[in-house]
Amino acid sequence: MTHAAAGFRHVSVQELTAYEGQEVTLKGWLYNKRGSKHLQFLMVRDGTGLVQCVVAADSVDVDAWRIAEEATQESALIVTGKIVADERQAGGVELVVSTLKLVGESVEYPITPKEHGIDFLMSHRHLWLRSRLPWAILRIRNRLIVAIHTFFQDRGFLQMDAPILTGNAVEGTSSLFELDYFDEKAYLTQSGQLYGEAMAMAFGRIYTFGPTFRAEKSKTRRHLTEFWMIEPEMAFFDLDMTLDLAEDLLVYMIGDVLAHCKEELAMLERDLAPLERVRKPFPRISYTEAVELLCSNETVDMLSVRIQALEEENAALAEELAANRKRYGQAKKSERRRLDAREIVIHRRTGEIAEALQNLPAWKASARSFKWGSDFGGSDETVLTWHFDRPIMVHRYPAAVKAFYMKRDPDDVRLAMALDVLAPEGYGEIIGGGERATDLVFLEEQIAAHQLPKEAFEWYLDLRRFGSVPHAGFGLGLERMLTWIAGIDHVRETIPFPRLMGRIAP
RNA sequence: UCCUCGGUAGCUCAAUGGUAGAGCAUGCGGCUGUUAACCGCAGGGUUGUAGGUUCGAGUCCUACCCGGGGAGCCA
Repeated sequence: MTHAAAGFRHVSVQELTAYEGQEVTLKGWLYNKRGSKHLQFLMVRDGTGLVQCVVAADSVDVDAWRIAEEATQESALIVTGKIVADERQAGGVELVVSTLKLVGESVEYPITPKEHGIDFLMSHRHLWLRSRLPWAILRIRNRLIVAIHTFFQDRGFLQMDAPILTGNAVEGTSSLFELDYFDEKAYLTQSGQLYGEAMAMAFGRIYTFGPTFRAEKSKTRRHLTEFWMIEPEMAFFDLDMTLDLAEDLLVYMIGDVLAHCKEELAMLERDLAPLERVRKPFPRISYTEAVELLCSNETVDMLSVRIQALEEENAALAEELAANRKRYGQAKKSERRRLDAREIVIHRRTGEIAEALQNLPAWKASARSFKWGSDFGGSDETVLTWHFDRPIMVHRYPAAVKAFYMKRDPDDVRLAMALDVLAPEGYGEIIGGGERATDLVFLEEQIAAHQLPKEAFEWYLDLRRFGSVPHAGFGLGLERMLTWIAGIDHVRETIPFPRLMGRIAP
């Protein structure tokens, strides 16, 4: 729906091409400005996009010209003018200004259109949200949410909200945020799954979509203390049906984003090829096969090749840097700027390489010495996915590393009917789940073996006492999924206000 | 909790133990089509904190604080 159709009194940047030749009014903020004595180019953003507004001194009144000259970054503006085609512009049009009003001034906006460090940006997250990359990422997040609801609703799933405050700790309290609930202990939820199982017995197929909290003291690019999880749960589903569903869901989500977020992905400079390769079928390998692959000579060779390539790149960059510095003395000012800019790029890349070269030998050792029966570490998952060109589905894990409610493999009782989906390009686990145990006595034994308080699980055990059926489900981490799709290197940029260990504001 | 890297101007970064600099941002001046515009000038510093070594410390040592990355744990 256009702004006009929605009853708004001004148009959005997004729909400007439809107004070519007409006079329109835009309301937004000054993103950047370039100018000369009689001409100012205002880059104006309104939340839907960016457009260049051209102000000529001789075609606006004195007040408007002064505003154009004096407006600083992020000043709020109302701009009226004619939309004209211009090939040089990203959107194909620009606005030739006839009147200009200042709504709110902006003094010394801290985020300049240059380089900033992550600490500074995170401390100014409330303003950083206005920049291009957060804009692109959070627009894709919105599209993913729409796609997820559409996918499940089209397949007859009922969306349900699981409680956020819970009384029982499902898997140990070390990873739970504890709080006082009228003199009782309560926790912020770390999964809606048990409640989802109850709802699946009532509605057949359901999914939750809500916040999840983990108090793990993790400071890595894959962790948030507050993140959003989608957890489908299906009555009368076995492991294979669940693998099919997870595969269909991922293919649908990627396809939907590719269809609707071309501009955003381009802004992120995302290589689309790995996303376009996400088609059925995904490789399905058992945990045991994954362990064999991890310990294989093939893995050692692959990592050696990677290490060597990085060392060569590092040497080449060091050489270039030395050559540039030698040239710097005689260089003209404009060339010095180029050299400065190049030095920043080299600096950043050598930092990445140093980090990788520090990690890779340890990752290689970890993979080589991996023993059947342990759970995969972050590096093991990354190394595994480097062998494939699309997401991989790993199934049938050792029961010991999975939760108490997992169904055992009837062909091998050491195994749980669990599934993990690992994203390609080293993005790691995005889905975890499996088939749930149906047998009351087995579950009671597991609760005892895990030293969990049985009273707290009586309601859950009722689901087995009254018409227990095969059922299964999984959890999809929205931020990890989005990190992969956007091709960025940290989950913190995929949620408007990330909650991380050591950072609770803004 | 452990390992590792870092903390210098508002921001991003330089600076053999020897006079703390550059780009951007800001202010002033110039330029009629700029694309992170460009050109000139100017202001801007308790080098994270506290000690120590030294004729002399941004640089070396010790402790602490803060941040990045990783391990464990996990979506």
